[in-house]
Amino acid sequence: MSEMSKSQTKNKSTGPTNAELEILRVLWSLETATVRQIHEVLTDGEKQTTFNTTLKMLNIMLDKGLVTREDVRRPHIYQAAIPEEQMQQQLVSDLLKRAFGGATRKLVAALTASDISNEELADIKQFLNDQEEKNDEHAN
Amino acid sequence: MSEMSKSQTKNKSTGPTNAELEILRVLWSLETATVRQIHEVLTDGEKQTTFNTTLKMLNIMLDKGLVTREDVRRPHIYQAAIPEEQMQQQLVSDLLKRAFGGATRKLVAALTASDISNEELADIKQFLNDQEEKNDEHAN
DNA sequence: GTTTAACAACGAAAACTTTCGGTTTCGCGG
DNA sequence: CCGCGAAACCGAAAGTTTTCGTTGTTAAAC
Repeated sequence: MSEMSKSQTKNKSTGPTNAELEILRVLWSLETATVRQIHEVLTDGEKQTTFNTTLKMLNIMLDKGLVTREDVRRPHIYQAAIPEEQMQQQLVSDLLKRAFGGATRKLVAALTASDISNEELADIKQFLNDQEEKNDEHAN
Repeated sequence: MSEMSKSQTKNKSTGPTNAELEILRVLWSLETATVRQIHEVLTDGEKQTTFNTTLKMLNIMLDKGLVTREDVRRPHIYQAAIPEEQMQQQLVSDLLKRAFGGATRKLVAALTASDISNEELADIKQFLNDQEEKNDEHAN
């Protein structure tokens, strides 16, 4: 924690890229997977890439520390290196800064501006109530 | 007139890039600005780019339809083509899809996971209440 | 032990984003 | 008019991200 402090502001979206995030989502859902499995899930949708492309992505992500793998035997078994929630927090925090100047309320406004069901709203409010209680507990 | 170049036709979820969003934010705050003005705001911060770079970005954004400009006289005057709120909704919606699989509650969870004051929480809940009322009014 | 098919590593091309240098055009003061 | 500095355009380099072809490697089948 010494020299990077100054030019660290350049660290904007050095998070996962688009393709990387897609793969992470598969890994989060499968817990653990081979390249073949990941590739099959990806190409179930609209993705039209070769196995090698997926493999290369996993290599890159391993380099970046986004995934870990078990390579004692073949097919190597991959795993997300970062929990889903943590990455999501990072992504939201990033967007909050980049597009909203940190104004949380504006983000919520944008989130609820589109059509959102009352069911979802109630769900969210329930969640916020729980959150508030937690805050109160810690405050005491 | 709007000769949509083929570059953008295949749009997946390719919103504004990072540099583009930075410029849009300046434009939203200034309403209207010359390249010089935009560039000055940008380089007030940590950005270290030349005037020409900013100019080029504006050209690109004009091509993409992200900005409009008045070029009857010489310093051309630029304006964001899309309102701030609309773009923010698009960005949030995009993140919601890409990182959360559409689970709004999860996004709110991520948003409130970091330390957030009860004040902010209350603010957000107030927002949600208003939204709910609107939904009820427009209920079909 | 040899063959075979899947797996992995590697490099490099393609696509996209950001940056900047060289040059032309414009508006204006002299 | 003339020249000068600011503004604009162009093309291409530099930097990322994504894709894929080629080549080696391994496990397992024969």
